[in-house]
Amino acid sequence: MSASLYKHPKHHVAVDCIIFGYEDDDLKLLLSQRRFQPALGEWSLMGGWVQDDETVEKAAERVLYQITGLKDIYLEQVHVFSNPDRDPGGRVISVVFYAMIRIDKHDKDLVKEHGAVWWTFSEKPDLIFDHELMVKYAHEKLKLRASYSLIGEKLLPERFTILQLRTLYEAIFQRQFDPGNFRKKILSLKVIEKLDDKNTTDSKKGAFYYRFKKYPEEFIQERIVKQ
Amino acid sequence: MSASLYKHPKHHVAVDCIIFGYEDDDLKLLLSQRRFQPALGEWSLMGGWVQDDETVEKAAERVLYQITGLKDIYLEQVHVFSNPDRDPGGRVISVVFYAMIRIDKHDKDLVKEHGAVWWTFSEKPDLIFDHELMVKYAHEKLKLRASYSLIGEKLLPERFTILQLRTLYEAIFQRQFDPGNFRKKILSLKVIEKLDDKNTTDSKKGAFYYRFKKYPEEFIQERIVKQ
DNA sequence: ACAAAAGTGTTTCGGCTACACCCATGC
DNA sequence: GCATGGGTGTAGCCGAAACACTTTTGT
Repeated sequence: MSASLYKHPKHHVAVDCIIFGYEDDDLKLLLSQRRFQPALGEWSLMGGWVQDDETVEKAAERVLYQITGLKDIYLEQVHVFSNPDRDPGGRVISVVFYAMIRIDKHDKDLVKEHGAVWWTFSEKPDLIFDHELMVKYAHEKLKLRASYSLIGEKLLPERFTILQLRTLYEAIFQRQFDPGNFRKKILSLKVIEKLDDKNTTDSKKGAFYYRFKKYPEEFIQERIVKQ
Repeated sequence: MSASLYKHPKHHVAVDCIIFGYEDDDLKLLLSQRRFQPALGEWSLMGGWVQDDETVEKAAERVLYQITGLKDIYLEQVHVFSNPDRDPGGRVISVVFYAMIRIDKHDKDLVKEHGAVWWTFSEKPDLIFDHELMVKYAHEKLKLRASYSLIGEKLLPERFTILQLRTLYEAIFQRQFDPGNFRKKILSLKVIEKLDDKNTTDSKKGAFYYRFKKYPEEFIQERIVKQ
């Protein structure tokens, strides 16, 4: 990198990631126990430092790759947290992202190696510093995203039933959806397609599997959930 | 500030502000000509450097105070732009905000002193670096905000007609709204109240002035515009 | 008289919601 | 037979949109 023309204060810049997953009919969060001071041993979000030659997005991708072994993860900027005292270890400006992970695809050993654990969203432990607030912001952003377009492709397995999709939405919004109305709404979007075989473990009758279309007819989706 | 425990790369962090205003029935943008290299003389957003003891919000407030003489300005984070090459002068991570200003209240001399100019939104000049993209992001965020709750309190004068409010919305969304339906929708929100006197300059019949209620009955507003 | 904005009323349409109801099957 | 989830159909409600129409007043 070329030398900077600017003479101004410089800052540590970090990324912190709220990593969402979906397993056993519940929304999950990947958290880790700090391995350095301050707050050693306490639960926190996965984070990392922004290097000289990378964007904040690249830094987040790097952190996610290190912990899950996955590339091309869905990421969205949430907010910047920059209170000078937010980290007792020094002044750190943190750019927060949320990510969506296919739990069935990630590297479980790598996660274990890092002392990270998937927590059920509603049962997660208290987090250090301002990480609680970060999670709150990320959850709001996830709800907004999920209300405007159908999410699930980044969280559910390749093949899933409409019940699974609905359960995901119920976990995200922490409320019930009418089974019939949900089905009709989702199918009207024409972004998922029915497969030939059925899942028979969750119901006696058996429910058809669906998958996300590779090239949905309508790229611009409508609103899904009224908030 | 205490010494940092961390040994990691540090970065210049800047804030850039998209400053919206409203005057002469049009949405405006406050832009300035650069007074330093690189890109000296070209049009850019108002920006500043984040100092050691301030949040990015404080930095943005400081920039806005310096140029407009106003405090307590409405600010919202838009996005972080962090491409290492985005600024030819060196690696700068920029946190973008949009602001809403009451043009009738701000310090015109101060603005002139800084070589800043209010541009009509649709006629603005090309901007340096990635500032064009920043404006695009900010405009999207403004539309989102305006579609979820009634804005105008931060842009319109104390007393305004419903025509002015509608014209503001038409400038923001770059489309027409049906006068009758707009009026009914806005009044149903119960966040503005009718005053006793009329504006007679814009119409023969005269239109009642309104103002935002100090304590609206319903703090949670409904959706206004379907996007 | 006419134009132009203010303000009110009416009708239509589509989507959301609630809920009834049949289907298939394992127990 | 009965409980359970799968899947379809329908009636009611509400808000958005389109638009007709009356009021007021300066020119």
